[in-house]
Amino acid sequence: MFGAVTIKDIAKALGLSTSTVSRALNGSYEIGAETKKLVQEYAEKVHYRPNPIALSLKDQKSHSIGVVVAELANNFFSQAINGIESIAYSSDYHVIITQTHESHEREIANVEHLMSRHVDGLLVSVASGSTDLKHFQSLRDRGFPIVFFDRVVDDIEAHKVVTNNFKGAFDATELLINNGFKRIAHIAMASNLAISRERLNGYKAALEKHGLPFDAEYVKHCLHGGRAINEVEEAIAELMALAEKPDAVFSGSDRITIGCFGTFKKMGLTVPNDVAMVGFTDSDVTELFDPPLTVIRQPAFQIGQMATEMLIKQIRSKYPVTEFVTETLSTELIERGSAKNTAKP
Amino acid sequence: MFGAVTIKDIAKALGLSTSTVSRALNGSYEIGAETKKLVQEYAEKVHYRPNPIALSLKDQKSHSIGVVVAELANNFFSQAINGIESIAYSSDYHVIITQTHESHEREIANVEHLMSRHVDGLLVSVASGSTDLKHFQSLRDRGFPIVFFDRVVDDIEAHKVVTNNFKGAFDATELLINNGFKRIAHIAMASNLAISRERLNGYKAALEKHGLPFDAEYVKHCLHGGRAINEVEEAIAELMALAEKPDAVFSGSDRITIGCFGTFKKMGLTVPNDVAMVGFTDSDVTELFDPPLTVIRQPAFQIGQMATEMLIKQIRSKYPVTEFVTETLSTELIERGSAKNTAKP
DNA sequence: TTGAAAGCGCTAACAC
DNA sequence: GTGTTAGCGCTTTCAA
Repeated sequence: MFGAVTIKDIAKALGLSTSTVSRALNGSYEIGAETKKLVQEYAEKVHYRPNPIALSLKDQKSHSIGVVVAELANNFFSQAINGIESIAYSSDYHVIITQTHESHEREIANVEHLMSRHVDGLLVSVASGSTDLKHFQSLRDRGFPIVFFDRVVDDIEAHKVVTNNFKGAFDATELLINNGFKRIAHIAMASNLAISRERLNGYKAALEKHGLPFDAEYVKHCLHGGRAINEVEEAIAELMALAEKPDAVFSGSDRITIGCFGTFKKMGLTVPNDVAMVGFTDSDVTELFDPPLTVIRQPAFQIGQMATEMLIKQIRSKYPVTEFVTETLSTELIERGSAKNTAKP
Repeated sequence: MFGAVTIKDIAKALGLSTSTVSRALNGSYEIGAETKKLVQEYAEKVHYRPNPIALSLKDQKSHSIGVVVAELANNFFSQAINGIESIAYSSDYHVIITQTHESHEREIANVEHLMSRHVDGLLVSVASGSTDLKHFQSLRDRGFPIVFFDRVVDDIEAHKVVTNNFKGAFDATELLINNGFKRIAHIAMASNLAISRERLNGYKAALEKHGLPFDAEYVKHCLHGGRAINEVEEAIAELMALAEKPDAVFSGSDRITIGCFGTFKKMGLTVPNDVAMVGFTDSDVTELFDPPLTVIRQPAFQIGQMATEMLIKQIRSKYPVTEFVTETLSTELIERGSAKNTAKP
């Protein structure tokens, strides 16, 4: 192709057979020391690189892993992929990324496409609308390596890597409680996402632990995750119309948080004096808010790394894997300015 | 591998030779209509998919393209890659992404790695520190397909896709001028980036066109692109300490913009009443600011798409390409609230 | 210690 | 119209 040296070229140049060259290059012990040295030095000199395609064909491994996510533009996923790349790269796998855009049909098509490319394994965060999981199940049944991350499914036996959403939400809520806030609202993402439910449960648990009542009126869901600013604005309007206005808000995503900041400002409310805030975050722009946002940070990068490590281990395993683990990665509470209690120090 | 049906399996099952099956599948005209139909239906039935690895080995094409960018976590690049993926996917190429983290050494290593994977072409946005470009030049000399995007290099003959940074900055500045602002500051990214210089030139040109003096004191550079909030804070402090305070700021990046917003708030300045703002943006969070930011939007997605289209065309070209084009994509001016002139309507 | 040859999946030049 | 064969780059029995 573009100046690629093959084993054959080396063999010809050195007057050896291709098999001898191959063995020398792979350090086989049954090769004369001089021959070996000769070959290796020559290979080095001409910059020989084994053709990965030929290797793939030979041993029926493509050395690539397929990734199925909702949206590359989503910060969580782009960071997770960052982590995936970092491990894959150093393990000499390459990564084929596909996006579902939350469509079940595209999910199936993507898996099909990845399989036709003979990927050695799959890293999957299921589309939010996917209930029928036959396409994954049949692969798992045949022992095909899959690791699910972030948005996982209960019904399939496989390795999984998730965020501890429950504890993250618990921590966020408890921090607010410990800082003296009593009427804590929660503005969450769509309720059909498991991660939303887990966070809601964490929120409830913290209230309960501290003897605060749970009030359904304090919980608002944004169907579009705050993508439409009105969603958030309306949620806050409703909250602030309550007889007992909340004195703090725990937000379920960056978009919601940003919406909250905008709306508060519009209403003339300052953070944290009038309303304190803690957010669940995928990114780091919230650090630059004013006041800097106190957040629960998702370890997106690490999730990607860990999922990839588990997958590659499974791919390389000599024996079929039968024990499956679910790794739960902790969120990190980062205290900045937005959850301070300025009234009661 | 995992249930993959080969041409051989089909041949055996149907009592034909592999070549007949191959031809039938490829719709060769010199095959009996019945045989062809028989084969195609059977292939369909058993869900036959050609092995892309075998094809690659055969025709010396990997059907993959290599991408070299600074940082996946950078919004501009993740959106550009989104565009790259969208075209590559539908053209049946897959994409191998590598990151330089702005290191020249890693750039060389990545190119080397991609070449050893036999990618059919390269999509490159050069690392900010790269001055020595031998690794690209020698590939180009051998006619290897490369398309540069965003951060391009003048010295190498190749297709290129860039943003019209000059015009974007010109538009931003002119909008502020047209809205009645007279003392327009520019807070820019590191001055060693070509894109910074182009934007600065656009800014100057707009001032000149409208007969406003250029004042070097109104231009501040942030070496770290606003990554450290102090950078921006200090820049603004200096600007606001001037005898003639600026009445508007044109910001060179999202991070800088966010820093500006925070700093203004801290100083008790409101946007746009005290200072108007226009930003250069890669993302859409700025829409949710308060006030929503008026921006020059970079067509990151389209840049990725166009670069990929050009690359694939070049890869598929029967003849060596000798005419090279530089596509310049326009930015989009999106007026929202931050550049309104509340004093003079 | 080294070489010859087969085979991974597929295509294409060359038979017949 | 269909089969045979060689070959893409590499590894690995099997012989020598």
